[in-house]
Amino acid sequence: MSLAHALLTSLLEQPSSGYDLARRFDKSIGHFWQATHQQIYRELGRMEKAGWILSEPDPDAGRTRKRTYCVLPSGRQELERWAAEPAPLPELRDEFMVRLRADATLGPLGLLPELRRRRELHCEKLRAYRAIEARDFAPETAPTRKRRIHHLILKAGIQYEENWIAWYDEAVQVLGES
Amino acid sequence: MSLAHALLTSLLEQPSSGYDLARRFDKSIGHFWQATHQQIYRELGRMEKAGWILSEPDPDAGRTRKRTYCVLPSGRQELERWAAEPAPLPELRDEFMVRLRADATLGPLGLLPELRRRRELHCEKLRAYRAIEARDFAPETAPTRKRRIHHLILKAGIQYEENWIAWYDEAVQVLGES
DNA sequence: TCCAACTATGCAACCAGTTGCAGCACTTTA
DNA sequence: TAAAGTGCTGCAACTGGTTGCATAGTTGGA
Repeated sequence: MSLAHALLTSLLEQPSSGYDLARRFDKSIGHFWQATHQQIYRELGRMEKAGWILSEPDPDAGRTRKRTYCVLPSGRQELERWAAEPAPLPELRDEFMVRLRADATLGPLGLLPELRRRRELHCEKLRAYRAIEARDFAPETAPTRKRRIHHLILKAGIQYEENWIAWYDEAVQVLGES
Repeated sequence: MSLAHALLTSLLEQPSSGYDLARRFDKSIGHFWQATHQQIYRELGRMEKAGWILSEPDPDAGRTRKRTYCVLPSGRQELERWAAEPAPLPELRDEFMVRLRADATLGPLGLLPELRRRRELHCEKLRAYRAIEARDFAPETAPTRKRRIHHLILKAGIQYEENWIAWYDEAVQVLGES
């Protein structure tokens, strides 16, 4: 049930509507935890039923159905409880490795272009992360604890992408030789 | 539908029963694509219905229900078709980053021990990969194309773990300071 | 000889996440 | 002012993966 807790965290940072959450998720937390708007609405419903959050019609929303959610004390408590629990490592799960292995078994299937494409996709993500880093974590700004942690999280993404880029470079070589 | 294709690859390497596949999956391909025995049996059923594989009672099985599956030409074709398709990059999805962010928002929640635990888990995986590497890819053995690719896949795992270990080292520092 | 552990397969229920679609209000533009 | 676009919410159906349980033969030890 990480989605609920990701939403709690996001809502603590700033009360928002489901729609806004869906868009904010595309950045920040969303780099490590994705969700569609469907999932988010459904989960917000459950969380309100559980008494973790409270919603009211958005004051700026006119006659639209927009609702703003904010975290109740019991939601905060729940997040605290959950955050201290041990969590399993994420599983490494990559379709492309299956394809590579199929290529090893069946003989050359022409995966080189796909290899290059994937390398480029990682480069793009890296560029995006780097842009965020440059914008939000300039070296001259005073690093609070919160900022240091946010930066740390971002760096996980950066290193992850760099790591894959290096691996794809080697992969291009290996597949290119044969 | 990667599971089906992972199974096809595995069965091409060696015809086996569902049970054997489940165990072989814990090694090799399973480092990048996990599946429980339930999933495997269900999928084998579908694949046989689709005409990709054929099963017969295992000759060495006595009165047990053990069945051995092997890949039919149409299965091989399907694998070839599928392997050449472009695949999406795997999404980075890590609960723990959500917890870290909750810690940043709520204030210190004592995540340091968990950080160290996770680092150790990555070390263990790394050791396991390294052991496989030492056993299966000794530098003196002649590298065929197939072996080179298998080694490449393994190295993806190795680098991945090393990368996370380095990141957790930094994380311990950042969280330790405050 | 009986029990426990292991090999081997499978059903049923469940949960999280995905996809397709639809409804309604407001905004822009032709 | 009608049409198209976008903000915002939501239902329904589906898929892939997980969990718990059941069954049945085989093997090895007390």
